[in-house]
Amino acid sequence: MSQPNRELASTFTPAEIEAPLYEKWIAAGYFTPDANSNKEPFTIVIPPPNVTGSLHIGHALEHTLQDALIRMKRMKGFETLWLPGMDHAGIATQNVVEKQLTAQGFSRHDLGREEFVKKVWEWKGESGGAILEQMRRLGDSVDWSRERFTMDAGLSTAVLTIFKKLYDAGFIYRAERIINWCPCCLTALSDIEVEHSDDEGEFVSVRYGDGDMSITVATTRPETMLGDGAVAVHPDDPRYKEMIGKTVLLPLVNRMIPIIADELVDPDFGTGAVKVTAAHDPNDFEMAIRHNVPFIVIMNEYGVMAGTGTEFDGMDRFDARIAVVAKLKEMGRIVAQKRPYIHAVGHCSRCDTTIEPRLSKQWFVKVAPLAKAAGDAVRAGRVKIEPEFLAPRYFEWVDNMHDWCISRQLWWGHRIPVWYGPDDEVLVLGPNEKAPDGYSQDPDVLDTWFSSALWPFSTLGWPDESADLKKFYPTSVLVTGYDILFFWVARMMLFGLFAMDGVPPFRVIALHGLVRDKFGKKMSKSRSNTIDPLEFMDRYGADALRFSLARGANPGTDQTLAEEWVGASRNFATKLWNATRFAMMNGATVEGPLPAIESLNAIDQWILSRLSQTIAQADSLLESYEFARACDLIYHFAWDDLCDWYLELSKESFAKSDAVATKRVLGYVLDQLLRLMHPIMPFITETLWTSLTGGESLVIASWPVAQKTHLNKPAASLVAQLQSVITEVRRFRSDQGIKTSAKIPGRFIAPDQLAPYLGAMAFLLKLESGDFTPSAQLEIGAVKVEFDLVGTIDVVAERARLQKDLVAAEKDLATAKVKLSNESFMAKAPEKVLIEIKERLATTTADIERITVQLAALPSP
RNA sequence: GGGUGCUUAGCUCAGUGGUAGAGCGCUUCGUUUACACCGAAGAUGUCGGGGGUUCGAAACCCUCAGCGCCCACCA
Repeated sequence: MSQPNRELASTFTPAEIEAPLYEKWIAAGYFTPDANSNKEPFTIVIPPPNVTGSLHIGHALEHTLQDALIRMKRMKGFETLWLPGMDHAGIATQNVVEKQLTAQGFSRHDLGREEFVKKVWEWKGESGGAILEQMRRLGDSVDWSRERFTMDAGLSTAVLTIFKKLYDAGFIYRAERIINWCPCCLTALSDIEVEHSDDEGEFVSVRYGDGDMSITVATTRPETMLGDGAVAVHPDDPRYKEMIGKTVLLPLVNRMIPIIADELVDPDFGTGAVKVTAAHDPNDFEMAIRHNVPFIVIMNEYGVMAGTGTEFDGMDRFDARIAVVAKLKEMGRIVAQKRPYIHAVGHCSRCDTTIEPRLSKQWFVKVAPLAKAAGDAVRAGRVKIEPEFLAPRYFEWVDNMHDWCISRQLWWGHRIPVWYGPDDEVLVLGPNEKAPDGYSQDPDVLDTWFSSALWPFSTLGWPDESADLKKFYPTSVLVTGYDILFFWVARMMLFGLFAMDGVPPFRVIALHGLVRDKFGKKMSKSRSNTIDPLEFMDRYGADALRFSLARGANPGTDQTLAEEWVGASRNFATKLWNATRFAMMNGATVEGPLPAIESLNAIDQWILSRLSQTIAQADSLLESYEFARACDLIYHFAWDDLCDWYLELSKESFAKSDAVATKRVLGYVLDQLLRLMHPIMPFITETLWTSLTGGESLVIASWPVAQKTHLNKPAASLVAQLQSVITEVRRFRSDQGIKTSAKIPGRFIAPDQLAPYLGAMAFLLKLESGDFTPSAQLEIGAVKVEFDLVGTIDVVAERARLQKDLVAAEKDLATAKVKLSNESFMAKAPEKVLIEIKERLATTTADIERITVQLAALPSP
């Protein structure tokens, strides 16, 4: 603390302080973690930012909360580390780059795989750099020099290692399966990449066979009948019992197909008879396996009919649907048509194309055993989900997870490390292994979540036993939105537990909600209600945005955000700026020891007491991820207690005496408060704090500590008394239409203990002492205030006011009396409540008496 | 269909058993040398409906009604 009390600009301009500060922090190396330090580690994983090249409001929220925790922990003496990354393999990235290519007039197929991947890298360099800049503006304290891309050597090694490990343990297998296929993206999609919506369709009932040997099936996808291998009914369905095991004619293709019995069929749905298209429907696939029904593929990868040997070959699947129905109609085989028929249809979450179930050879992860471990880790309390009410969602998913299809027919991503020999040998390669001549690698790449799941340890150097890994794994807390619980969080759990010998990747999963617009609507581009965090930072400053986001962040709950909110936060920052400037102008200092508590006046004692309460509560709230409540608490302490009361009550001291003790106390309170706020509003607090204290940086300052010895009830109740007198007198002045600035003669008649503070009150209330004959008076508790109002007072206003108070007091009295005369209450209510009610009875009785006297004393109208 | 959450002041939300809270907005007054991005004073609620438990319910239980999110193979 060398050069305190440097000057502050008279106006607060966020833009002027924010940019230079970030440079300062980076240059000083505050954010660089040291794996060899003996401090306790605190580690946070950063989810990969989105791929569009600009900071999304959701990431701004996430980053603010994470950074607040990191900054707090650093101040508490932890060795802190983010695990940053720009990973996003997969289709989203590929799509963005492809779009650019299309705009330039060529496709990725012209380029070839290698050139295309190069293009993606170029693009990621640019967009990644842009995002990085934007995050820095937000004030995050990430050491981005540690950032690693999924595709770089370190992570490739991790991917190869885990794949082989899983394969050798029997957790990865290849199988023919019905998968979700997007005929537009030409790729397989995992279950979670498919979005279901209720769409309009047609429910057609078609008669198969003729005469006695006919059966009517109902379907929403008539075109798939070309690939039917059977008709299924429920084994106990009396309508069809006789027909089971016989065959019927499949129209259009004129093939005889068997009628089979399977429990899966719901006899009450449709006609109770289902066509079985083994290669194009997941349910049918399962039945087909049980009953040996052939898999007949009738569509190619583009969703075009192919290989049926009918006139429909070459038609798009939707055209074929219409054509098939038309033809069947012609043949008189349509028994019923229900239209529109609303039913759930799967769509590609990227391009919205209707999903086509498709028979395909894919790689899978057998998740059941892994997911069991992931669920157990939470059940056993080794990993905590905050807030707890979101845990059922996690279990719901982890306990019912389907096997995970991990192969993707993309070019951008980790190539599946499987090689096929000339005679269909299958070889899985680990790091530094080479396939023999004549082997070729699987063309598919891995699902993006496969590599993302490795984040908590691959970024630390795994599979090497690095110093980082030893020190910083498992990570302390994962802060992320609940929407990504299934995509990312659960998968990190799966792989973390597996790869790290049962040690889960994080100790706590702290979930926040989504950011919505001010009407509570989910933000989306089509609604054009998206909020651009950059614009808000331009207009109001990064601190204001951070404070707004943190203040709205109740655990696991969505928050709304609107420009007014951010504006209000900026106002708060300005308030803080001005308060600190005022304090410094009046000589607030951090030099020398804090005076002994007993030597301080009650006002100083009170603010120290409130400060310690605030620190204790805010600290524990931040430690439990209750950002909103912590912010609220700090906000009210700073604005209400410090600015509105303490500074106002201290003005008289500053004006009339040298107020040495108060200057020191004020310096102390601001110093501590700025430390407390630094995690949420790093820029302004840094500027104010360095000016006030001359310290090097809040980033490396210590965290404020609540002082138990500062807690002071008598001082608190004395100040509460002062506050109620001041408020009452102000109210009286206001009701009487006396200007705030007007000085009026007035004096207090008060108990001795208030004597030292009457001057401060008079100063605040603009009361002038002197000889006068009182023309009006107020009684507030034990304090009497006499005024000389030149001219008459507004009796009507005052009477109305007193009447109102009287009514309220009488009501309170009645409530208290009812309770006290209730025998059950007296018998069963706890002592504490009893005393409280009795006190209330006493005070309201006194109030009524006092008000009645005052009313009587008023001149009659 | 399964899971889960929400319903409190005009708006957005806190509040988990003891006299209903905050921010913004609103009304009135005010440029008193920190701050008009401000200050002072003020108004505003059958706490979604209905039952129950309790001396006492916004809070706990049941039920109904709306809204939302996630998951899901209904042909």
